[in-house]
Amino acid sequence: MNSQQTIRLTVIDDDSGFVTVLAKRTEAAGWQQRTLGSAIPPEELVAMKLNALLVDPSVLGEDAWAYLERVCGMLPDLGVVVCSGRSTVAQRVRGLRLGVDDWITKPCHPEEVIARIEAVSRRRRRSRPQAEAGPVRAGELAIRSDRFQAFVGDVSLDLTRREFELLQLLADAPGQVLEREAIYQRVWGYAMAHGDRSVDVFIRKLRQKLEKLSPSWSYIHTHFGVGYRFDPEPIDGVAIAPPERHPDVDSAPVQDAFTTA
Amino acid sequence: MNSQQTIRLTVIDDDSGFVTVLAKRTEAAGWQQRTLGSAIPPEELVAMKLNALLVDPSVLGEDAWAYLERVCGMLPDLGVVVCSGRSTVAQRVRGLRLGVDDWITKPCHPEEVIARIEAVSRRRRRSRPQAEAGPVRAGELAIRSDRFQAFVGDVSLDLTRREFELLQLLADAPGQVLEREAIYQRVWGYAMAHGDRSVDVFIRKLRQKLEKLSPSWSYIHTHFGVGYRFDPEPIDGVAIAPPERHPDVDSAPVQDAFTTA
DNA sequence: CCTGGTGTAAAAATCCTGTGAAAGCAGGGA
DNA sequence: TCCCTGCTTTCACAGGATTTTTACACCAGG
Repeated sequence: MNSQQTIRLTVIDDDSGFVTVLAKRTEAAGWQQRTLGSAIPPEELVAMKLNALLVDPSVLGEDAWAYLERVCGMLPDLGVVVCSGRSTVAQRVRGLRLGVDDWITKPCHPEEVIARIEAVSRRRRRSRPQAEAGPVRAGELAIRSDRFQAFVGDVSLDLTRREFELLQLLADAPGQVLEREAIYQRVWGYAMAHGDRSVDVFIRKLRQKLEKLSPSWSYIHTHFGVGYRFDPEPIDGVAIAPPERHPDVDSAPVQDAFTTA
Repeated sequence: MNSQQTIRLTVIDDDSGFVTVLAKRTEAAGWQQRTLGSAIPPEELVAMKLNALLVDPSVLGEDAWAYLERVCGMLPDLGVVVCSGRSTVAQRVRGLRLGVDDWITKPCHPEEVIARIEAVSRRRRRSRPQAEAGPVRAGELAIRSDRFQAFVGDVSLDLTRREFELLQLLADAPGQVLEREAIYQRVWGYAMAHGDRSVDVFIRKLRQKLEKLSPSWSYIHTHFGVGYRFDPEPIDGVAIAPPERHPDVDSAPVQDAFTTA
């Protein structure tokens, strides 16, 4: 598995130049980022399932300390980095003692901000190797990363490690077409050699196992010349016409329904 | 609750003024501190069972980067803080990417250094004065951390220290698949070398002892290419299936872990 | 009608785990 | 101090499981 899992970051800052530059970098790094111009209730932060929060206390107003303490208290797994304007040692110490993980002073280089957020997330993740999120659901599937396995009901698909990682990758971007090269890169960890069919082979194995336990759903769709797309959809025709006729080669309409969708 | 479990810190720096002031503060805080004027082999650091390391790269000589990388790689749980003289953004970024948790530039206030080391070491706040509400039970097993031993009925499994720690780790996360690297990291305290089979060997010993005293139960399950999962289940095939039939732990999250609101 | 992309199956190569045993270490007692 | 004992680490190998490669049929699109 990749060492740098994609990071979910929220930035609370109103310094537009700073956040713009930052957004560019985080996007390039493949992070999921969201920028807010003002504080939002800690409860909403909880719902966002973040890895990291970057915040300039100046936009928090009078209650900055209370806010930080609240957030750090409610989200012990969240990496909190403060990026302030001028600050005193006493302020920084107070912040760090409150639960803030790192405190940077502007002006600062975006690259260093990124690196510090990374460092903080790395440490957070290490201290909580356990799976935090519940099972990911898709169609009749339940993907449980804490078991390296997917289930239909409570029956395991019996996926091998690669199969599971592939499924997880696809299911993490539902509806999105992923190119073979990108898939290979992220699951295998290095660049795909020209002519390598591994992805296809594993897609087939996945489809096989998926169909065996969840025959009335279609999960993985092929995009000719591009790659694959994960999108659970019930196979229409099963629900409507249970008495299955002999499925001749002429079953084009059914197929057409989703290949063009 | 800010008072933290006493921190074991080692300082590698030859700036006598700095380390003296620092030592005074850490002592006042009740930390166990040791100061070194020059680098020591990473292996010795392993044996010291530290929480945190503060290091000035200038005393590391030419191999500073390699040294830092080595230390961070071997001790992923160690909080590493660099306190350097003048430094560039590029250097700091490089260090942070290598695995360093924080990078401070001198001159700096000792109080801030302390606060940052604290922040970096802040981790498992697993205050467990609760005594775990008695022995942990699993299948026919009773795991008593007060005795460093597991029992079937009142017969001891005669586990050695490592065996017990391994069993306890597994049993603390029932139903969850733990990767070898994670297991090694948590039981042995440092990173697993590539190709190390210690975990497998100890799993075998555990299985042997478990089977000898509780032959009709299966406790440790292998996940090929991943690691092991602790999940006590009666072996069906035994004459009359024991009434116990739902060892499903997954519907409810692990209780003791981290759901501390 | 061609050409390249994809589905499928099976062989070949690789990797992973269980296992037994030897070698290395540390601590206690003579 | 030396030896004994029990624990831990390392090694080597066999049997399986998994992954990769190869081959061929088939389909989409120009």
